[in-house]
Amino acid sequence: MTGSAANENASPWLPVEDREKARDQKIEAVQDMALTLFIEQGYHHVTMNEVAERLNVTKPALYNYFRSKEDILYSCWMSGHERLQQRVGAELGEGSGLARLRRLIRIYAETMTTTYGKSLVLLDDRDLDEINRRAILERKRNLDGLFRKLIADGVADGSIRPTDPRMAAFAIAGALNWIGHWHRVDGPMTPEKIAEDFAQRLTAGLERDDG
Amino acid sequence: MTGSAANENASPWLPVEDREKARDQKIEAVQDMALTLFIEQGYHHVTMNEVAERLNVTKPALYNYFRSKEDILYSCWMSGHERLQQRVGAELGEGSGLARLRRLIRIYAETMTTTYGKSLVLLDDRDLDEINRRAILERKRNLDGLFRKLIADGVADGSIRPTDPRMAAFAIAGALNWIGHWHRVDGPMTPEKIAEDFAQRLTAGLERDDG
Amino acid sequence: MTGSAANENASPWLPVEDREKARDQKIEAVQDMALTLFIEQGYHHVTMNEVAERLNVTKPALYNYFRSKEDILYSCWMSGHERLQQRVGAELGEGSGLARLRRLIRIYAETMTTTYGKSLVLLDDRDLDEINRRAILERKRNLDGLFRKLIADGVADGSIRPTDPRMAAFAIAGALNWIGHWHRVDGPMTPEKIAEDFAQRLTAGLERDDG
Amino acid sequence: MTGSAANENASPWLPVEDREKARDQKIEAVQDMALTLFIEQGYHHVTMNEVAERLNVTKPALYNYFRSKEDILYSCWMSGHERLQQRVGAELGEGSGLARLRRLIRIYAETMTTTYGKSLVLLDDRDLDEINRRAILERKRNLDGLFRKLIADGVADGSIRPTDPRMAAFAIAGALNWIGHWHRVDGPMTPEKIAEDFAQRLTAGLERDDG
DNA sequence: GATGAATGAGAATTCATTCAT
DNA sequence: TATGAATGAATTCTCATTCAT
Repeated sequence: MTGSAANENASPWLPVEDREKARDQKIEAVQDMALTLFIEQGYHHVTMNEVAERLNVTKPALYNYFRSKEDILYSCWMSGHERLQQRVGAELGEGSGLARLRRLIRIYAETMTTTYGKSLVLLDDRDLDEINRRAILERKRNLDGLFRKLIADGVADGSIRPTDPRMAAFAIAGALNWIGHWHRVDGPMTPEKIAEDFAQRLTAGLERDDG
Repeated sequence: MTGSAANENASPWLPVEDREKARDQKIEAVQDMALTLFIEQGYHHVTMNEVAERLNVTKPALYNYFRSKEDILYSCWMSGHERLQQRVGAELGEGSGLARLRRLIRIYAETMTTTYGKSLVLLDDRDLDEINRRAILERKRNLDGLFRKLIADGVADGSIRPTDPRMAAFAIAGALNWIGHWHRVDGPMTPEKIAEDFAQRLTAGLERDDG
Repeated sequence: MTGSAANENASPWLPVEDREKARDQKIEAVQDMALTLFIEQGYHHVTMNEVAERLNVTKPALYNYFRSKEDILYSCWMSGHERLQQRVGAELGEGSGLARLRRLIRIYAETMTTTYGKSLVLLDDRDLDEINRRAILERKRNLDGLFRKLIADGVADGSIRPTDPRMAAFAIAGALNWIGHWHRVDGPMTPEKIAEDFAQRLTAGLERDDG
Repeated sequence: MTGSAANENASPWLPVEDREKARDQKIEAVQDMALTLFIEQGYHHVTMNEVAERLNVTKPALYNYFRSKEDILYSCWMSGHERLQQRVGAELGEGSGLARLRRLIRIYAETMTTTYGKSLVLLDDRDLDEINRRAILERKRNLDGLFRKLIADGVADGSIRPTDPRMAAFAIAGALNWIGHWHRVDGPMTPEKIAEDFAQRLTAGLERDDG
């Protein structure tokens, strides 16, 4: 469920294999491999050569699918964002501000345990050119805005005790983003457990006393 | 109060100045400038040349004070950690687990608004060689351990409601570390205000209901 | 008048067209397109990809008609030379050295206003391998020899005043070759006008005073 | 007399030599060597590596003196132009249009026998970026304008028979530029002889009949 | 201590060319 | 004949680092 997309080491180029795999699959394979490496080692320590070798291809082959290394980076971040947005769009649902905030936290936390989710925090937008960077910063702002809005909504509808939405959003987003740093696939808790724990934990202080 | 260390543009080499400034001051100047740039642009986008130029020196001069670029990076992180540790040692004080946790949060939050504090989160230990990296990872573990301990203490002494110290520590540390990403010197809140807000906010859900 | 060969943008591969076009026509189409691009942008700035794209084909298709990029280059030059030679053979005619020189100039000048004519000066033989290069250099020498011979003939038959044929040939050929650099299809003079002007101009100083 | 600047194979880096040579000399050495190679082999066949090796240095050393390969190219062309302009400025002098035209031809012809002079015709402005290219095209236009002006002046003052200055300038400049292609240092004529020959030859047809 | 000069080791990117289909 | 995919071989340029002075 939590898409371990990037983890298959199965390369579409494995020796004499079926070459009929769609172009899209190759694009995805490149992206997955690159992302995995970016997250493991950091963008600047990953060479195009390494990405290629791990896929049993040579470097120039990658340029059939992406214009540049930076292009891959951008693509990775955007894919991560898209996956998050999709779930948010589908699952945020209705209800009080608090209820929706909890759902957002759950979705966000779960996403943060996937490779693509981690890309949202572990990739550095300063490695992109101005245009791509701006696109990403805007999406980051929107995400932040969503947290603030749900909090403000909650305060308005009485499900959340009065608080500064900006600071509350910072605190929650920080805790969530941090998951990308400490989460390990072989850790003791499933993504769902983590999500459930954080949904409670990060809203415990926000509930009305008389809730 | 906490060092705005990295911000002085005063270079010890400024034109005709007294060249007698102590070696230590120069070391610090290099470190400050490098750190400021690392944080602004990211380690890999900062060249030794740029660090030097900003100090009105030439590149090789830097090698009188640091063995390598990586050495500067390590040094920056360590200085940040030392400053934090110093305050923790001096100010954590006595009291219930909850009380001490709140103090730690305050110290940590304030520190996160300084350039050196940010270095703890914004510098990437993967840019270091194994030895230095391990040294840092250990300190990071210790820091995490401290959070967990205070929480566990609080649970034990009844000041904190029963909770998983590991997850609680992750949530709190995440929220705190995130400050390094969003805080701007010219933002609307002083470091003290942020610290006070977070000390309350991050422990609000931990207090005993009947606290 | 002489082929505006390279200008048709009509590709033999245009969408659903009759694919029965003779192989020779395709060869010519490739050559024309390549030459046009070589002259516009310079050999090294033209990629096989670009040539192919402009013809609505893919790169490897070109290799059905030419062994290599260099092969196209060679072919272009040779075609240009052939066209020139053909006219020279057909139109140089008989008469005094001066009369024949004037005819050569006219032919050469007109040719220089065509894409293929320009190839004689604007393509660089150093981009060819030794074998092809030698073939071209020989033809260039022959061309030069022809100029010198007509001049020497003219001197011998009294139609041209005594002069150094080598230098005279250099001066005339230089002026003519330069046409390839400055001529634009949409310029103010027709090829014929240019040819007529140069035929007079370049021989004005060669006529006997008492001619 | 005319600078054989680029021909010295004396490298300022020759083994253990005097390292005191001025930076300017090194810049010039790089430029000279690069230009020599550009002219011998064509810009695209010359690698930075080759330039460096011939100077007993390594590639990156060149980047201390020029920002890029293109920068060297631009610099070469400009130096050639400057040398020409200097002589033109100093030696064109006064007199009838015809007299001045002859002097220009002499200067131009002599220049064309030097490595730097050849750079004016043998380097391709399309290898430059738009900005540098424009700078060069403007200078080329000015040069052309000078030829036309002197011819027009001559027509006006009666020293030159009525003729189209544009075409006359093309013919003369073409003959002169061609020198850059055929001239060899070990050829049978000295630069001065060539210049004298061309000064007469290229204006022979321009004199008034009754001159 | 400081510098000018140079270098070794990459790293991304390009492109003509080939090959299986 | 045409193509999609891949590759080998450059080539430019960068940068941390060193060294003679």
